[in-house]
Amino acid sequence: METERRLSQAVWDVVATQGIEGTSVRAVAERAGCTTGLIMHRFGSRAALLVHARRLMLERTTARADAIEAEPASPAERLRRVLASALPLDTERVDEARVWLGFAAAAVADPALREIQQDGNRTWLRRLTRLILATGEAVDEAPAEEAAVGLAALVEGLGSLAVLDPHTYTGERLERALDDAVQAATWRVNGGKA
Amino acid sequence: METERRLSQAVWDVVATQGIEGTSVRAVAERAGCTTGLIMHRFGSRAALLVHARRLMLERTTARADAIEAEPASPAERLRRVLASALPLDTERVDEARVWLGFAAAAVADPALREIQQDGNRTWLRRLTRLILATGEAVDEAPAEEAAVGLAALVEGLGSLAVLDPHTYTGERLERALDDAVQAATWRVNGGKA
DNA sequence: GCACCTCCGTAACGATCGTTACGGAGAGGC
DNA sequence: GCCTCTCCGTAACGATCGTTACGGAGGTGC
Repeated sequence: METERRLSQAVWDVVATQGIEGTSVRAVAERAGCTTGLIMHRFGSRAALLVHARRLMLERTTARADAIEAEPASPAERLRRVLASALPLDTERVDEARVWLGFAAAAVADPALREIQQDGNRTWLRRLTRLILATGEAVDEAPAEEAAVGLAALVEGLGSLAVLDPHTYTGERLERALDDAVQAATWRVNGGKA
Repeated sequence: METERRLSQAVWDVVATQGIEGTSVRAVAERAGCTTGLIMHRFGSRAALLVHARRLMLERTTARADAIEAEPASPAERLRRVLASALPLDTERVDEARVWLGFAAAAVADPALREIQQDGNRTWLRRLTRLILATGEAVDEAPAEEAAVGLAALVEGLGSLAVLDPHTYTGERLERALDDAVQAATWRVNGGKA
């Protein structure tokens, strides 16, 4: 169980720098300080290795969101912090966003990865919907779901763009864009507009 | 010049279905109905082939935005339509979004592709900023630029998410999310909020 | 102490990759 | 009619890929 974590960490490192294309079993083994024998023995195939690394990454981001959601804060601030936790605001999360983008692209051609992506994203949408509803007295779910779609897409896009052009998409700009969108979404959901 | 376009079209087709990983020179040749000899003769390397296909895709989306921007419409409607032109609302643009995502991920590890991506996106941001400013009397560029960042990220994220989970991210939801964001952005830039 | 079983490094297999070398087909000049 | 040059199909090279086979190391049961 510890070995699988180490191997997945190695997968993330390689994907972050070489992309999914360059993530060969040998490259991962070298990064992890072992041989392809261990990897094939534990996972059976490269595809299974990638799937496991993807799952673990999803668990990691989910745990982070859980922890932040448990912190004491106003509902609006909680929503903002959870969304900000998915933004590449430090070097660790920049690497994470790189890996995230690599796996997203790989999911286009790989059904197993796509299913993990879909599951994770739908859970993410439900979380956002719940947090949005908590910011006011609105009980109608539909507008909150629509707002969640917009916020999820915004965070997704900000992450990709920041990874590809960090000079243009600075940390302050990411936070500013997020704050504006959160404010607009909560205002709209809570009766700001029919 | 015509041959290069045909080969680039073949690249898009293969990337859309197999991802960048599966886009081998042989696969592109087979799709285009030629051999690797032609591709290597014209481009010299796989990397150059991908770069050319990426450039052509950028030109295509740019031309589409230009055409829509030239149509008669209110400034707000023009902004909305240009943004909507980047959304995967028909099967052709779904494939395009798949390719877009593939190239974005490849740009993480390929400096040449990253530079194209950055150039294209900065031009896109300038276009959005200009369109936003045209929706009102505001002359201060900074708020418009910030709004452009948010809208660009939203469209980028919607495209990725719709490609990976078209059942959840339906066309109506994409348009609804876009409309809400455009409305919020124009309202904010034009004095809706200090 | 012997058999057994798990774990993993080593080595190699076949497939596929990007790339190169070569040769033929066809057009144009003279 | 011949030379030349461009264009591109053919074939093969070396590298690298995912995967498999095998064997040794080390613990466990008896």
